[in-house]
Amino acid sequence: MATIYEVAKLAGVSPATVSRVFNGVAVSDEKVLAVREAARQLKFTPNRTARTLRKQESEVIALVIPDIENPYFTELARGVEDVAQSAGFSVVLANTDAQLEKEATYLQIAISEHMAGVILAAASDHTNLDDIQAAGRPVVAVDRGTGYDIDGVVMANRTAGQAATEHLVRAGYRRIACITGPERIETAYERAQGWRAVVTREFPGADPDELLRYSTFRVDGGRDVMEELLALPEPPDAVVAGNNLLGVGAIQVLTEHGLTPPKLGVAVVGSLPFTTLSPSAVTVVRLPARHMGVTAAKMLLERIAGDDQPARTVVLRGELQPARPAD
Amino acid sequence: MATIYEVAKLAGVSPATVSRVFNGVAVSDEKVLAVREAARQLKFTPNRTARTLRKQESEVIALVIPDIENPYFTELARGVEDVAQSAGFSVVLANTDAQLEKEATYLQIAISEHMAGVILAAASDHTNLDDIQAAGRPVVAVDRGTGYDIDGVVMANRTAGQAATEHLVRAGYRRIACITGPERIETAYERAQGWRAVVTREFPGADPDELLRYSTFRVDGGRDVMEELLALPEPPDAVVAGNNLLGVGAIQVLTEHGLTPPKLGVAVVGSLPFTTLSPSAVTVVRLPARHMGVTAAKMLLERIAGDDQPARTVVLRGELQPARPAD
DNA sequence: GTTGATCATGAAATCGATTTCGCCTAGAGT
DNA sequence: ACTCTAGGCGAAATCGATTTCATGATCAAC
Repeated sequence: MATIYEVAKLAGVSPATVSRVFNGVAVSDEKVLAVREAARQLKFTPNRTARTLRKQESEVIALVIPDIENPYFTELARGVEDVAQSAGFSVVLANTDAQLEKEATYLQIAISEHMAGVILAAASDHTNLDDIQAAGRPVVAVDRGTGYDIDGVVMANRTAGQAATEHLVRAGYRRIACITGPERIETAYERAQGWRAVVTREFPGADPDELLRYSTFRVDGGRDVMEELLALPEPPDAVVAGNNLLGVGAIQVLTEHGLTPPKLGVAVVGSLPFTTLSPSAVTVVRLPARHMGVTAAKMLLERIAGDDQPARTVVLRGELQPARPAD
Repeated sequence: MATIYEVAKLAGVSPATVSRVFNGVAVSDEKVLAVREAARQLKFTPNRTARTLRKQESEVIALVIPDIENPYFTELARGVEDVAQSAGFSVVLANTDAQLEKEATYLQIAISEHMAGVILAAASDHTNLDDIQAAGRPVVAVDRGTGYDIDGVVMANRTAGQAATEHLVRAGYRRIACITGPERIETAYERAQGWRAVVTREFPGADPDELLRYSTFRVDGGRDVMEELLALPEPPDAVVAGNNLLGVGAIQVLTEHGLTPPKLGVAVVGSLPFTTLSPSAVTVVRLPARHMGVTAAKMLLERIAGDDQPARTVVLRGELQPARPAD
């Protein structure tokens, strides 16, 4: 690749002038022309590494997520990418597999590559952001909090859990179970709390915890606990799934048992990805993942631009998409 | 962040020695100890930007894909990431939306960020790799060819199309349609060719093209053409879907028309992501996307390490997972 | 005891851009 | 006509690591 020096020589100016041309600093028209022509001839593209080293800041933002195979997070990624792209930033997608160690590695890389900022869906609430904060890099939390006082975008998880559960109650189900992610993950816990609030109110006598299962936020997790619930002496007649993949797993098991919804009622917090079920069968509280990504990216870009107002948290509400009563 | 100079001063050695300690070059034990201790105290992490500038090569590889929301590509990404990660590389995921322009942008970035190499699922067969080849960066093609003589990993697309179609024939279907992606995309075309070979052989009289539809490789594309096919005066009794998302779209439409498989036979080239259908309903030719990613990443790492044997192409075969006959 | 080889080490050059500093020139102000 | 200002421009410093080159020390071999 051509360097700024070669362009300078060909155009008969100093390297400084070439830099100025490409950075919109005042340069006489004739030199601008000469430089542009020389750059064109040599196919010059500025070396981003050198630029980053000198400016101490790159046009790359990191998006750190726990599960790249979950469509919820890829939808989020789309939102982030669209905003970033149109602001001239590129996005590095880092997949942590919900492992703190991998997460820490990627955060270190974000620092040592001088990335402009980080959007983080934390692997757990023990994520350590001291270093990246010390480095002065802005971080925006998505989907889950971090325990730090930073910008964030989260879903109204408890409300979503409530809405899903209430809809099942209205549809006439009486014994409503809940399967959700690991208890230590805020989103999992909050959605379960939403469910609990409704069932304890509606069915005061019963012990709700009998029908509550914490698992992983994955398809096989949903399968396992759904099997467990069906094996109960007195199985549930409906279930609230704490995220999209749990919902898929649960429905798979139900289908295998001949209990296709709405025979056994199912409500999912999050969308059913690529579902081939009739939309009337399953209630869904759609979470605006893409919108979350867009919002987070905009907040991050503001911080990168130097905004230093107090930390904000944006809460997005899910949207109930009820199963139509079977006809 | 602390720099190598500060560490050097604290440890009482030269910066060169600090660098050597971190790069495994011979240094006396006592200095190694002093440097490590100083680095620990100062929380020193080498600045990757400076390192990249000097070494003219970074430990980042780019994975350029046309659709990040397609689970096929995220599965591929997982494979790439696993291999890269364990070799100390990080992966930048770039989503092109199948647009040549975005693709070109990302390839330029790969060059100007000195990325070590690129794994590319090309947006089309017009992708221009001249610049990146001139820059000496290795490129491995995945899923689709590029028209350049470079390493590649592809699926046995025609074979997969055949296998899917043959299975429908064996199951007794007689009027087998095919829906696939854009004709100019190699994978779409080849899978359709596989279908065509079988139907012209098995049903010699009929005009196969009547039942062939090119569309996009997306869910809505599958929906549209499936509707078209059902609206024919003499609709098909089975359909081969050219990729996973087309399959989802087709099945959605069939479900809405009360034609849930296997009432109308469906065979999909690629897996049905997050399906809740009974596995007996739909035949799938599973494509080893993750394995493709692993293979491509290994090939790329070999090239990065300096391997310059002639270009290789690895062809991976899909695996037929037949629908069990309904019982 | 001398020679030569080996090895640890530091000084300084290097990667390619940005940016500070100061010079020079042209035009405005009096 | 003379001073002052401002803007264009180049020389050189800078970002932080790696790497070449030169030096000095150590040690084995003869």
